[in-house]
Amino acid sequence: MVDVARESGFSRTTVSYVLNGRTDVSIPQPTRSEILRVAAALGYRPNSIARSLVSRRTRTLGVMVPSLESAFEAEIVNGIQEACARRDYRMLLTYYRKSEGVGDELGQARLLLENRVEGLISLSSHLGPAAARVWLDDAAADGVECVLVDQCYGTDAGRGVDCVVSDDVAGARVAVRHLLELGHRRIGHLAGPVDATPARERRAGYDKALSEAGMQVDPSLIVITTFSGAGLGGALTHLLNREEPPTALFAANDQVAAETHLALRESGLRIPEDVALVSYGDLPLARFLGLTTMHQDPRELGRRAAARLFDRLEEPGQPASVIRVPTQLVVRHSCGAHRRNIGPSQTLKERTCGGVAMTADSAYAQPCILNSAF
Amino acid sequence: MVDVARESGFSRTTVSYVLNGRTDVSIPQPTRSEILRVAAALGYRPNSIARSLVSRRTRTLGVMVPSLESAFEAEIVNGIQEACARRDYRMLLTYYRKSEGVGDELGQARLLLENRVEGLISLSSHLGPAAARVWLDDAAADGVECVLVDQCYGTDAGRGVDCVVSDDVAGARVAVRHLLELGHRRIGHLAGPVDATPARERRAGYDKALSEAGMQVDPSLIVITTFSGAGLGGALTHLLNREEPPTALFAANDQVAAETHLALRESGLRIPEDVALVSYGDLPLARFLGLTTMHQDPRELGRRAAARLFDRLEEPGQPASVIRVPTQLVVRHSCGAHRRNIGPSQTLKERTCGGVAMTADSAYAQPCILNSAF
DNA sequence: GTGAAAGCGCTAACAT
DNA sequence: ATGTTAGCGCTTTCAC
Repeated sequence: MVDVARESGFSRTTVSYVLNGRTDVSIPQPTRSEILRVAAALGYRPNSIARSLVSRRTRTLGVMVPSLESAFEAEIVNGIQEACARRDYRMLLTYYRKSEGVGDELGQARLLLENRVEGLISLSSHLGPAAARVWLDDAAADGVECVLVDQCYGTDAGRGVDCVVSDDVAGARVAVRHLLELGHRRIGHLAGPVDATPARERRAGYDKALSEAGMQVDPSLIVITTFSGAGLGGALTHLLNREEPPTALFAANDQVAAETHLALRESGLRIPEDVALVSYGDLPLARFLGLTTMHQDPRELGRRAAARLFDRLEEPGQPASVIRVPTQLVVRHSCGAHRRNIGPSQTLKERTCGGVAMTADSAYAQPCILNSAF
Repeated sequence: MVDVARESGFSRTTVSYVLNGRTDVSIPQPTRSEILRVAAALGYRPNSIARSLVSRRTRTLGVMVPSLESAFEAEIVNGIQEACARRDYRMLLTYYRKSEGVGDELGQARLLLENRVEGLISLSSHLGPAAARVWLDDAAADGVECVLVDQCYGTDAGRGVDCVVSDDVAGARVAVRHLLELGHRRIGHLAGPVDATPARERRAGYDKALSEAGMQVDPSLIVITTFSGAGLGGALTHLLNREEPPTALFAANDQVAAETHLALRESGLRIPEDVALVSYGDLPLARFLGLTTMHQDPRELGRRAAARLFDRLEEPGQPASVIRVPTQLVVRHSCGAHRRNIGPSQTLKERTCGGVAMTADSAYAQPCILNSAF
């Protein structure tokens, strides 16, 4: 910048004003354009490091993620970046290994804090509120606001934190009710890890739907698995080899459902004829596999998280909130709704799913969509 | 830091030395531990902004990506981050919209350069070498090294650039040869966009395999589509309604294959009985759909790109290189190899695919893997 | 071994 | 309207 000042004959102050396009100081047009001309000629590029040092603002958000495991996390990150770009903010992305426990999460948070990010977003931690507490305190000490995505610890566990999640209890309830309406009475649940709040909430939604139907929850119909669905096979076989096997399964997410799909196909069981399947997420693969699933909007989760952070930056000290993004039932093939409801007088264009009238262009890919708010 | 100096009674210099754990200056142990104690007590956190300003090193790599469309891009980013973390580097991730053309790519590059990244990685641009040139020159002017991933413009188009790609010509050749060995003679190609070098190289591999088999390439068997496979339906119908329709299809990537899978299922055609299908990528969904596909290692692409950048940082001025990561054929269900080759005397555990002996545990998910180097 | 002083590139009071 | 000056928090010669 000093070069531009020397070359143009103006002081660094004036150059700084012009280059920052500030309107609160009035600079005559000739001065302005001359400075811009010289800057361009010299190929001047502002140094945002120096700028940040003095302005104490980095225009950067820190994002911690346990690797981009699936399209779900990737889409959340897309959403965050989208929101950042709109505000001319940068995104510093770091990974923590879940396997390395709380320590690594803390380490990554410190790294981001050292880089003076203005806000912190943590994705899918699943380590529990105590784990977050460790670094949330660090962030708070530095005056850095935080938002948790895809994990929810309420607003009153110690000092509250903003959380952005899918409305999992409601969503799971809709999913299971859909199976109930299709006539299923023995519905198995392939539940996610108990330390993950989305998994616990989906489980709660499952319980709720059954209770509302006046049914008891049978614990032996519930299998705990990971969100990746790895190594699911054994438990699944066991479940389906019961004397009275479930006629339908509610999977904690699409990956689990996809693994189930594979395992069932290999054991010769047909979906939905032998066992109906409903899952949660609506990743791209759900469409290809014809999975009936609860549609989530991970990109929106990311956008909301970033938006919440920007809100806080502008107006600090707001009470913690939990933002629940609604989900929608997307009816495809795996739940058997099409099969069951196509009466002799119905064409492919007119049928019902789960008792609600729907239209669809194709029996397989074009879904019937129901809002979880229904 | 000045607080720590005052509190501990030592000068800022000494504190700086201790806090940076420098071994080239000898500091007595008592001094050292006292300073560390005070720093911890004060909750001191180094300001890497200030550090970067003076050291002129940010320990940050910039990554430009056209949004995390699929697991492919996400995994590349994972690989980059992995390499960065190992070297204690940060990753600044920005997105450019392909739709906005060269300008946006340049804008993002400038943004990263202003943030003084030490190296630049661009993913899947597909805008061609001229587009890259625009910002490559900017980066070069700032002394910032660049690596292109999933795009390849050779080493001699102007000043060369490092590229890291899958060995697409070889991979596509293996894929198509596999179909040829299964007896197919009319093999359609669902080719990717012509401006994408991976698409062009896969097309070249397709041509090569056919030529080697002494066959002519029939242009009417080739359909140009996008990598997302969106809106593929019409062209596909047209292709399969030919008088002599292809008996097999080679898709430019898994997404295209997945869309094809869906479209064929809806039109009542069976895979692989009516038409065999081989694709490219081996995204997670390939396993769930039983797609025979060329396995790529996107995470390795990311790691290699970062490694190349670090190499250059340590030893500048190396000539540009093209790193081609090999791919492997993964035989699953969609090519029909299992169906064709299971003779009456063969068990599920012993069969051949494409003439090469293989073992597999399951007819569907457990693949036979062939190296493209074969 | 430790400290004093200079300066990285920029912004923002405060003067003129 | 433009220039002068003082830092932002840190590293790093160079003396002591």
